[in-house]
Formats: sequence, C-alpha cells, structure tokens
Amino acid sequence: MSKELAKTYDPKGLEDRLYQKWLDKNYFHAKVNPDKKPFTIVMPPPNVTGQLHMGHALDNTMQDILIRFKRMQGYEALWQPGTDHAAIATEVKVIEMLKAKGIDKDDIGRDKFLEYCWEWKEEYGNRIMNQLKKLGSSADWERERFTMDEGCSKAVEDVFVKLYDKGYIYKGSRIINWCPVCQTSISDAEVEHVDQEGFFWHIKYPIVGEEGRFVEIATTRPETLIGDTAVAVNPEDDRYKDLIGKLLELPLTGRQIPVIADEYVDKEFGTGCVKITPAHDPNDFEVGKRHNLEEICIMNDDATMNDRCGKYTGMDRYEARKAMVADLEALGLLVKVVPHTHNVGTHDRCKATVEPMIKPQWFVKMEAMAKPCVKAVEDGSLNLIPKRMDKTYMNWLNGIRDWCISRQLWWGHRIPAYYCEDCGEVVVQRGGAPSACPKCGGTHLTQDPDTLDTWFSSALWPFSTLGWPENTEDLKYFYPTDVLVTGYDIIFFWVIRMIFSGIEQTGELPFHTVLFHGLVRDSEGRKMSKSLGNGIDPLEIIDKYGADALRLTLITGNAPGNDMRFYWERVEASRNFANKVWNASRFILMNLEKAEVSKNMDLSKLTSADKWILTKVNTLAKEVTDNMEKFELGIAVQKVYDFIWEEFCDWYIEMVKPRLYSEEDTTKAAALWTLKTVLGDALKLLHPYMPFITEEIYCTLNPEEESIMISDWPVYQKAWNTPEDEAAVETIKEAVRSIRTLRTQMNVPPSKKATVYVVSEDERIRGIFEHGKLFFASLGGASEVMVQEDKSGIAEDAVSAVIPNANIYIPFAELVDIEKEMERLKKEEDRLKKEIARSNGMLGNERFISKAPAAKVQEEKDKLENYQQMLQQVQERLSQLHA
RNA sequence: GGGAUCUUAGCUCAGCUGGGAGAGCAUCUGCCUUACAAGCAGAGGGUCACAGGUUCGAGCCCUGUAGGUCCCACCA
Repeated sequence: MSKELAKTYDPKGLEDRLYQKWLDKNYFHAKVNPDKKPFTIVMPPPNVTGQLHMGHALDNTMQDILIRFKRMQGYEALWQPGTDHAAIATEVKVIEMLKAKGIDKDDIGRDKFLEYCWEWKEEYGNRIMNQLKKLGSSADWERERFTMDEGCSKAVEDVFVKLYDKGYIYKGSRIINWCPVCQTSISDAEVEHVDQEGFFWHIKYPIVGEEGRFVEIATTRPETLIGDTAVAVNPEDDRYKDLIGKLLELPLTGRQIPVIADEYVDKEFGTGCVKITPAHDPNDFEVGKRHNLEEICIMNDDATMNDRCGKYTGMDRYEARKAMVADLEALGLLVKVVPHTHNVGTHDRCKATVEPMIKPQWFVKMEAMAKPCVKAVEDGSLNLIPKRMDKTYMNWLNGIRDWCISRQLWWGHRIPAYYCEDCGEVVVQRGGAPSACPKCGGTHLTQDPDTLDTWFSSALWPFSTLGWPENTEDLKYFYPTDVLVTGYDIIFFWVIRMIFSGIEQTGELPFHTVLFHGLVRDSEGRKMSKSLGNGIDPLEIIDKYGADALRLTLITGNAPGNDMRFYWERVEASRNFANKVWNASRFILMNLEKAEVSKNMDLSKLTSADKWILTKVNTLAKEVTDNMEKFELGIAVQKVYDFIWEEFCDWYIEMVKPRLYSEEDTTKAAALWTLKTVLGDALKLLHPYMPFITEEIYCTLNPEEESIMISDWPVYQKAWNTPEDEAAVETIKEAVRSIRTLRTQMNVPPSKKATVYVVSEDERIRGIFEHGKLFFASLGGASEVMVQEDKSGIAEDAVSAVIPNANIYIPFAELVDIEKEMERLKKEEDRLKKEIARSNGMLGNERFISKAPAAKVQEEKDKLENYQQMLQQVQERLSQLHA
C-alpha cells in the first residue's frame, strides 16, 4: 500500500506479487522438524487432463484454510500436492487428439502411444497446478508428485505383489462390466444406473415333445436370447412345478435348454419364468454357476453380435434386437410388448450402456480388508464429517464385492504379472520380467497387457507421496496424515480405498478425519457440466473479483457435505467485504500516519470502549479457533465477518472518531493502539480465508514484520474489560439506537439539526459522548450533541428518551408525533410483558434450573429484572404522556 | 426395494447438545457524514411443509403424511 491509498480494493497485480513473495520466502515448504508437531493434508490429485473447475476451487480452498490455520498455530504444516494420471480419462483424450491428426491408436502400437501420453502429460499436467496457485494455495510445490512417477509406481508394484502373495489379488474369469465404447472392463463403482424407457418382450419358448405347449418368458433384452442356456422358475411356483427338468426349444437357434428351479425367480414378477443368459447378466451368471450351465458369449468387444449368432452376426446389439423381435413375431412366438422402465448400467465416463461380459480379469478380494474399515468408524478412530456419511460408508462396506482392477488400457501402471509361453506359469514379481520361467526354465515370458484401475495408485497416495515403501524420515514424521478434504461423490472410488490400503500397507489409518464437501451447482441447482455449458470458470472470477472474494464465497453459507449454488451476487458480496476491510484499514493507517503508536502502551489509558472491543476480538479468537477445529469453516469465517463489519467498523471505529479528531484528547494514543491491535488480530483470524488482502494490509500495518503467514495465531488470553466497561458501552449503543429511532420518528430532515442532550454522571459515558457531534454525524443526520453534567434545567423542556439509564434527552418541541410514540411504547410494553411471562415460566421450572449452568440462570434472572425495570419505566412514561 | 437428506423471509441458505426466529441478495425510506455509495442509518417481510405426540418450553426430539434431491440395490 502506498501513501496514496486507493479508495477501493483492487486485487489485480497484488495477488501475483504476494504469491511470488511467499514462494520466494519458501513459506510453503515443510520439513521434518522435531521441535514442532506435524500437520499434514494430502491434496486429492487432480487429473492431468484437468482444467480448474469450481469443485477444485472449493476443495483446495478448504484445504488451504486448514493448512494456513495450522501453520499459524505453530504446526509444521505440510500440504502435499500432485497430479493423477487418470488412466481412462487421459487415454480417451489422447485418442481423440490423435484421431484429429488422423492417427489410430492401434496402428502406432503401445510404446508410441505411451510416448504421446507422456507428451500430453508434460503439456497439460502443470496447467492445473498453476491454476491452483492463482487461488492462493499454499501447497508444498517442491514435493509435487505424480501417480506414475518412479516412487509411486514402485509403491503400486509393491502393493500388487504383496496382495498377490497374500492371496488378496487373484485373476479369474468372472462376469464384469464391459464398456463397449472404451473397450475395457470397469469396476462396479464406475457403473451408473440410469432409468431408461424400454419394453418387456413376452416370448414363447416351445416345450420339446409337447406340441402346442409353450413357456412364456418376459425379457427386456431379447437379443441375448441366443446366449440362453436355461429358463428358470421359482421352485415354489405351482404353475410351473411340472415343467422343471423339461427341455425347451430355444427359438431362432434350434438349441434345447432345460427348465430349472431357482429361488432367485420372483413368482410375482413378469410371467414367473426367466430366461437365463449366464454370459450377459450378472444374476444369470450366478444362477448358471449354481446349476452348472454353459456360458455362451454372443457378443464381440464392441457389442456387436459375434459369429455364434448366425444371421445376426455383425449386427449391433440394438439392431440385432430389432431383427430378432421381427423374426420372433413372424414365427408367432412374440406374445406381447409391454412398455417398461428399467434401470440400465452405464459407464459413468462415456455414458455407454455397459455390457456384462465374462472375461479373465484381476480382482482384489475385499472382505477381509473391509472389516478394519468398519471398525475404524465404529470405534471413532476415523471421523467422517458430516456424521451422516457413516451410514453410506457402512452400507458400501457391508455389501462390498471384489474390486475389478484390471483395465484394457495402455496408459497406467502395467500389471506386474508375466506368463511363460512354454508352460503357462504365471509369475507375479517386482522389478520387471524374470529372465527365465521358474517352473520350466523357458525364456519366453510376456507381461500381462492390462493396466491397473487408476484408483489403485491413488489409493496409496497418502503414503506413496511420502516415500513409502521406503521408511523415509518424511513418512515417519508426516504420516499418518491428519485430514482428508474431498467431495462426497468419490467416497467409494477413493476414500474407502485409501483407508483399507493405508491399514493394510502401513498398519495405520491414513488420516483421522475426512471432511466432505458438496457439489458446486449453478444458480438453478444443476450440476455444472461442459455439455450444459453452465460451468463457471473460477479463473474468470479471480480475474474479476480476486481470489479472496472467490474463496470467501465458496466457504460461507454452506454446511459440510451440502451442495451449494453459485451466484455472482454472492461473489460481489464477498468482494464488498474485502473492500470494507480495505477501507477500514485505510482509515486506521491514515490516522496512524499522523501519530506514532508507542509499543509500550500504558494500559490504564484504555477507555471502556477500547477494553470492550479488545475483549470482543479476544473472544472472537476463541470462537473462530473452536469452530475451525470442529471443521466448521463457514461458521468461523462468518463470525470474523460479523465482527469486522458490525462490531469493529460500525461501532468501535465510529466511537473513537471524536477522540482521533481531537488534538488534545488524552486517550487518543490508546485509541490508535487499540485500533492497530484489534485490526491486527482480526486480519490474522481472516488470513486463512482471505490470504492476499490480509497479507497486504498486515505488512503495511506492521512494516517490521515479514508476513502474516508466519505470525502467531491469536489465542484467547483474558477479558480486558470489567462488567462496568461492558455496561457503559452497551448503554451507549442502546442510547444511540434510541436517538436514531427518535430521529426517524421525528422525521428530521437532513438539513435540520436536532439537539440531543446527554446527561450522565458516568464518566465512561460522558467520555464517549464528549465529541458526540462527529459521532452522530457519521451515523446519519447532523445532530448536535450537548453533554451536561446534571439534568436540572433540561428535564423541564425535554422528554426522557427510551433508555432512561442513559439519560438521553431531546427537546420536547422536536418530538412532533406523540401518537406514534405512544403506539411504539405500547408495543414495547406488550413485548416486554410477553418476555417476562416467558422468562417466569422458564425460571420457575425446577428441572431447568437443576440442569442449566448456574451462570446461564443468573444471566436469565438479570435479564428478567432488567426487563421488569424497563417495563416499569415505560409505564411511567406512558402515564406521563397521558397526563 | 433399502438408505440418506431437504422443506425456515421474495430468492439462496445458516441455525452446533431443545430456552430471545437469523445472514447475504432483493424491496422500500432517508443520507455523497472528512475509511468505505462496493457505503451509512432505518423499515417492511416468516403458522420454521402438513398433522399429531413428548416437554414448563419444539425450527431443533418422536410418529405419521405430502413433495423435492441424492446415493445404493441383481427384480428378468
């Protein structure tokens, strides 16, 4: 800030300059320090393909707030950043990019393709990190990692081999979710179930040897008929009991399939007869296993019909459906078609309808590893915020199925399994292919072509980034980490997988708290998405309003785990607050320039108002700290906001103006000292939320200090004021409010000055009103304020105002509307009566008193007494006016 | 089908273990008062979805109803 201070706060330029300063000073870097306690957060690694969006902005703002807070509290705060290779997401992008160049993935081969991927990563991997810096993120960039860098890859291989040796990883031919567009298997978590309008086709299967008798089945997928290997009925279904064991003729194929009995069939649903296609339906697969049915795969990887489908071969699955239904109809086997809405699994990334297929894939056995995850939440060692996430978490774990981890992709960690071409032996080991087969000695070994699910490596993120599997100093010091901040939408993908991986690999929970946030939606509550074009670019907001305004907007008015809607108006409100802070500081700095503030303040010179605001900011420090420790970031900053705007600016600064403007005021130095002290503390409390503006002001306010980032977090110490000080300030506040009310009622035009007499024997009150002219001028209207020492001579031609304790008088002649005043007093009386009745009821209750803290009861009692007194006075006033 | 969650001012939402109905924006009134018009002072506006229950006292706890959102789930 220069001497000529800008009238409005302009974050442009300032933010980049300060960020560079922090980098230069190396404030973000954390290292092993035995004198300090560590506090660690690992950043959820954004995809290398990524572009900063609102979700990142929210997620990283929350983390930065916690890290800056802990750093100021004296912790060695590490925020570990990095990026994720995002297997499928990146591969799809690279394929697209190549396609635009006329290059096909399969033509160039694996190695060349991976070269392109790495190029892509080099080009775009840093983009999002640089965007995070614009937000003010104080991550330790020196430690930036990548899920496919050497160390992380080593960790992945290590975990894979360990789990394989333990029998937790196995390869098996099972039914998996196949994406025909991406041409890879996907895990259950990647399948999104979507309601789709479809039909129920009722089809007749002739019974062998019983001319004219049929079994009627109902299916939503007639094209899978060719893969049918049975028809199932419920064993208790009397309608079909006689059919069990009989053979049916499978239409269009000439094959014969049996009727079997299985509990899985619901008698009430459909016709009660279910076609069983083990190769293309997960349930049917299970039924098939129970009855030893053949599994007939009828589709190619791109979901066209394969060569087992006769005339339908080569058709797309939907084309085949049409053709087969037509053929069945021609054969007279189609009974009816009923509209039916059903749930279809789609790939969450490309939205293609998933095709269940039987394929050899790698799986992680989940049952044993899920158990300690459940226990961690049950015994409280793992804390999910908000609490309701517990249920979601438990439900998933209790019904968990094995995790399909192999992907038919090239970009990712290749599975460290090697097959001997001579004897078929499988070798799983670290450090590349074995030179010879341990079983037959053959030297022709090939590596499994598949790569791992991208979440396999991110599951290790909290410890792989710290050097695991080596037992590094960093790992010993910073692990386990403290808090994980992430969106609730990846609890299954990532959070749970980190938890069981952490427990399994390191024997410890990777973090003790998970702080979930919601989605940032548009102003109509829709998800922000590229296809809708309703996304708002955080960088655009930063450019227009500053990073501080964006951060404040994202953090306020929102409870943990709840979605929020984005409104430009809210950013404006945040920007306005930044401006308010700026101007209050500008005012204080202007006054400080005129007079020197001594470091050794004579505390006896502090007035009631000074002590009052000092106590307030002190209490604020405690409240903010408490809320931040409970991760109530929004509540904490709301308190700072209210304090700065309402208490500090609207009351305290207005109150001290007369003292500052007076040349001979003996308490001027105290006022300046208090302004500086309170502003300093308030800035510190605000700093985690609004790092840039607070740094700029703080350093101007305290030129001898290097940065607010490394200043000490304010701690609650003591109350500065006495109850009398507090009472004096409250009295004045009430008195001023009364004067405002009266002025409004009197409808005094701005040009006309009203005279207000303040009569008080209380020095504290007189002190504050001494230069009351200025005081009131700033509060609207230009009132003259006279301070009198005794009330004789005033009372006769003045009317006592609403707060009798304060002895505020306004000449009777200026009270133009007595009717209005009467009405108001009556209302006031009613309110007080109600209040007293309520308080009486409450205080008369033994149970309330017995369980309530004594201080609270006393407070209520005092309040009641006060009200009763006031009521009495109001009544007196009323009778006076009547007379 | 199971579960979670929401319903509070015109709009978007806070309201932590039951004890004075709140904020921002919007609206209206009056103010360019020497930090700030991105501001100041004030005003209006709510049966806290509905119906019961527990309690001296319910936005908050319990039961039910209606509507919305989301997650999970194999109903062919």
